[in-house]
Amino acid sequence: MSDRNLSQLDRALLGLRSLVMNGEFSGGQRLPEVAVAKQLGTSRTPLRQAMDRLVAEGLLERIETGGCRVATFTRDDIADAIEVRGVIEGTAARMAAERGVSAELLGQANDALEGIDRAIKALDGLDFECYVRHNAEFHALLAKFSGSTLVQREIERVSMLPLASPSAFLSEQAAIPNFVDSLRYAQRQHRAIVEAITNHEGARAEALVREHARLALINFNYLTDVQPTLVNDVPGLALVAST
Amino acid sequence: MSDRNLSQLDRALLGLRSLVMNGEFSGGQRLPEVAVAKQLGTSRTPLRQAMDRLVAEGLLERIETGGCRVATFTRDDIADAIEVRGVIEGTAARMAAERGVSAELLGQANDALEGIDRAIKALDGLDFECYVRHNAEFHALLAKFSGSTLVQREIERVSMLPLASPSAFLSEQAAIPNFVDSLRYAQRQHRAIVEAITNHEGARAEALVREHARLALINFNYLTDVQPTLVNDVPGLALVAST
DNA sequence: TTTTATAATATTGTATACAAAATTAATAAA
DNA sequence: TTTATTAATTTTGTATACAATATTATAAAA
Repeated sequence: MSDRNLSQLDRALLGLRSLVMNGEFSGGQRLPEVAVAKQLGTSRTPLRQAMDRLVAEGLLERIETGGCRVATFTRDDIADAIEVRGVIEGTAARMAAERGVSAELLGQANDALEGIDRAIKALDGLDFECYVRHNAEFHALLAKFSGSTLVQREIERVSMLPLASPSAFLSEQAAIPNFVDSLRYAQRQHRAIVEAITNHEGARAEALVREHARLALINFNYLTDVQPTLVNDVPGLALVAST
Repeated sequence: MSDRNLSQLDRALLGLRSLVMNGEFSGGQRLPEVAVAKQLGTSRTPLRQAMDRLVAEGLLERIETGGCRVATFTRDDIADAIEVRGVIEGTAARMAAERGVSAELLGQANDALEGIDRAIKALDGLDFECYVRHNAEFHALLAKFSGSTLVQREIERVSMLPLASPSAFLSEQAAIPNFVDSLRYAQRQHRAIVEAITNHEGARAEALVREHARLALINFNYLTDVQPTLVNDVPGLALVAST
């Protein structure tokens, strides 16, 4: 890890986000600035900035009397975050269909999809790292397709919420049943989305993306209902109230 | 105005946002922290926090080499912001229809709508202040109807973007033709939205809210095309690139 | 023992000092 | 004159000091 070339703010931001996501702090209690700053090896000023950002991200919440605490999420919160991500990604797809997408961008999306194909059809089962990389690439391109920097920003924002991102449940540890089947299904959806966009079928593109996002919901429900032991293997899962 | 009881951060935030929204800074140039801090009568620390927040809001943007500048918006940016607001508000309406809304909340919404009726039917033409207040109230309730704090937060967020809020173009100065007609149309939409939600008609509620948001777009286009002299009467309009 | 009041401690909000970096101005070379 | 180089100046990023506030601990009263 190249901690060099990073500003103190970036170091604090990455460090604190990682600590929080991995459940290092018992939920609900205040984060004392001096202690956390020392833990992260920086001073209060950049840590404070980092906290402000994490509050904006929704990972921390302000305490009325001062300071921050770790936010906790109900299962409904996670479901809502996934749904909202689907809605905004869906809007990106609809906009892309309505406004048109350059052949070059479409080509890049197809490249990403071919990468996913290769990952799934890898001889030794499944090339996990390759899948995750190309999947993230595809979703980033989908945001770009909208032609709107605002939409792109909003997708990035909502994808930072715990467990809302398209890759949240793609963890090597998370042994989800019929996982490869699920990835194949997702890939068919990817292709249908691109087809709809190409054909200027806005409503279809939007509906497909919303449905696609629900795959995350399925994985989330499986992890919490059936495999609650994986809390420490999926970042963010520790923040979800167990009740 | 009670500047007492406000933290330095709040003072800086409100002051800077107001300055930027009213076009006090020529677009694109850097905001020097010391100068602005002096102008706002505070120190660099809270101003810096305020700047970070305005960057998160999208009103300022970071400069790669350090510091911030005022963001500028194209007409397409504004149109996109309005559309995204409609999309998320539409999601709130759909969720409300799907999940159900308590009779108490629905009652509050009807109260707000009756307030709007009174404002429109006021004897001396139109009670502007009354309309704006109840309209904001209705839209806040719509967000609440979703039953999702995340959705509520996202609506608040996107409504802070310049000219994206439901009240952005409700300025007494902005003499839009057939204005009262437009408000009557909007009010019929309000009622239809509540009806759809009550009947659990999710798709209809969502579509209606999206269409309702387009009224803002119409007003925006009128203001920029026909009445460009009003730049100084509508907050945020100064940030839109004139080309 | 429980509750209330008071003191001690810890924590935040804010201002400011200082160094690193970037911008601007000035100077020299082409 | 224009371009490149260096010096001067500004501006930011970061650490830290200090006061105001909130929290915890302690002691006194019910």
